[in-house]
Amino acid sequence: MVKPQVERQNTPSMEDYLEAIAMLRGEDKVARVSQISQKLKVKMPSVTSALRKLSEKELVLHQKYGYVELTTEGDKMAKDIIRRHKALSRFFTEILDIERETAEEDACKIEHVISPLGLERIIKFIEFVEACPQGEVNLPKRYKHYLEPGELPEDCLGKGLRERK
Amino acid sequence: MVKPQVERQNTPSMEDYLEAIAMLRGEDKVARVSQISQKLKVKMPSVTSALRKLSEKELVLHQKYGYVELTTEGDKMAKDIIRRHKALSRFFTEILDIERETAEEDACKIEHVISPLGLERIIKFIEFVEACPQGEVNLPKRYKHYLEPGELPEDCLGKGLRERK
DNA sequence: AGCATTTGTTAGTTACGCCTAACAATGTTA
DNA sequence: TAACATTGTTAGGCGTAACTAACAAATGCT
Repeated sequence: MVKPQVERQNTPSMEDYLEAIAMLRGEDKVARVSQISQKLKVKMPSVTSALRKLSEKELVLHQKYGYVELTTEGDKMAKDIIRRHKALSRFFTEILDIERETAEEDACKIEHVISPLGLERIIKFIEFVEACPQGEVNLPKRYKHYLEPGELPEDCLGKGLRERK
Repeated sequence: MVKPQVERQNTPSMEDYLEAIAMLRGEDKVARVSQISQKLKVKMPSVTSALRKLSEKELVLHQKYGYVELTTEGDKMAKDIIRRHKALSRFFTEILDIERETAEEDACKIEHVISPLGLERIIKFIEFVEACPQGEVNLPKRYKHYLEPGELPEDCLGKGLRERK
């Protein structure tokens, strides 16, 4: 992998752990090693060692054989990761019309590497598209029409690509 | 990092090397270890060891102290990576209005992790937006207007988000 | 309470991908 | 062509992050 020019404070892996813990704390009540292991499809020893690192960074609280809590700092980070994830996932499903599962997978990977600006612009873009349908039929629907029957909408004033049937 | 459910044939790092070699072969005439090293901001020994791996996989031809060639297979892969890169880079610059450098960085990272479907949909989306301006002012310009003065275009029929000044 | 199952930990291994230091080949030029 | 600079390689090390095997604690059941 190419060396990041600005050292990331947390690796994608660590972010996945934080995210998983936060999500479990939402769904169930407590996060346990076994749960995290299942959610991330990783064996338990991997979780134990990740938790040790996150503890050292004061992002989680975890004592042996106990359950896992996020510190204030860890929770803040987790919330941000989830925010990124949700934005990307919405973009893929709502704008690009990709089915949930693939959208989730892509979001899961991209959330760790996209720049803050890239993310903000995607959020703004969703906002914009939803706020501004531009005609009776909104952009996602029009785009879907382009994907599906493969035709441009009639009220489309564009030149170029007209010949593509 | 989360274990990929389907084992990727090449790692992001290997893809970066293939991409760099193909790009050098375009720009200059021959790809040398030093050039690859510079382009990827990695020391030369890292390049040597990467080339060994790529040679084993029959993706590059490289004999000691010689320059580097792509095999037919390697070239095919490289071309696909570059295709992904270009699509993403266009999306970030032309649709999301992100400056070249950040767009390139994001493209560089995302190209390795996005799903084939995600990529195709982004390509289609660019196509669609360019083919279908929807009004005198095309979508990117309208979006930019939303970003810049922070206002929705006048001809926007949307509800919601109206109150955001 | 006692034993079994589940859950979690430690220890040790592997692979990747970068690094530095040292050495070797190549190329340049006096 | 001999000396020097550049380029490339090997060897060895480090951090991350996964894994298995073996052991230990906690839980659950009778």
